[in-house]
Amino acid sequence: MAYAEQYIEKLRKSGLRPTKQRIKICEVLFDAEKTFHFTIKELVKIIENQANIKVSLATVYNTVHAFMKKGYLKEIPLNASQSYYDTNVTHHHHFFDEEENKLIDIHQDDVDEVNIKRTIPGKKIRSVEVIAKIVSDNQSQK
Amino acid sequence: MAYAEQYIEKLRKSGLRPTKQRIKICEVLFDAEKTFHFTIKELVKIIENQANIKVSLATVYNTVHAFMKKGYLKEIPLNASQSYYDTNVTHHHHFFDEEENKLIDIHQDDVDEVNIKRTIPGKKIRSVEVIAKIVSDNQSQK
DNA sequence: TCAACAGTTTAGAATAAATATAATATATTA
DNA sequence: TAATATATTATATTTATTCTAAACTGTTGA
Repeated sequence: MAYAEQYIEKLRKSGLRPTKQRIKICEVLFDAEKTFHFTIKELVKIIENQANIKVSLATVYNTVHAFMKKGYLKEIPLNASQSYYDTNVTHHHHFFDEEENKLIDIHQDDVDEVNIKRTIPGKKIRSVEVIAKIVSDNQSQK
Repeated sequence: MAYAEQYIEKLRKSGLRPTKQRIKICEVLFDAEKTFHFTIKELVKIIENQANIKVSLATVYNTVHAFMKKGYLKEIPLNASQSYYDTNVTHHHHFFDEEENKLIDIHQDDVDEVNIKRTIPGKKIRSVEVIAKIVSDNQSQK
């Protein structure tokens, strides 16, 4: 199956018609060999550099949100001024480098399963995310 | 030691002079029997209702940030439109109820220690936070 | 007592992310 | 292809947060 067809399917499943702009967004997000982290602003910049088509902010926001809702993208819980998204939707965790403002994946196997002994009546856990904030370790320099 | 003196000490240690406004903020944040979660907007509203003194948004932001820097408050990593803060600075975790937009503390003892096997050269872990998102469990109704 | 000053408070302006709007353009369908 | 339903876009709006500059407070030292 050609890439374009995969994208059209992803879009349709997300309740979106496949348009030039949306397919371009798919190319950037899902073509990559590796998964990656991005902000809306970064995504728009990548598209601008790669493509000969123009995509407005609104379209990018709408498309990203539709993919999130469908589970093709994940939002990473961070207290940043802008939202960070992840094309890796498998269960995994993150380091956040506070000095370089960069996210690093932590594979699920690298974290023992997080076992929460407490429950809330009438509620179930939908997701468990671990954020480990990291900084330079100057002690290790000596 | 009277409460006011504790607050004055907290303020001085945070590099702030004890002023009427700042002491009022301390009263709201640190007088409570229990620790609690709040947004800046909520904090301002509480002060408005309780106090006969006026406190501007800027003063609240500045004071909260100074307390954060000193470790008297913690920011909770959430992708919300506004920042959530916690007066409980002990090591603990959170449920986030996505339907009611409410935070619930999870005591450290209720989570087995999160053991991250991966390391990043030259970096050390400063904090590890677990956010468990919860939703209604309709299955349990039957 | 007062002048000088360092730090505060405040209202309002500025910034920036995210969302809404409404006119125009495009895709789908029958 | 015509009719319709949905998308795209530029622009305006909203909202949290930060910045600014002027007025204020309290302390110190002559």
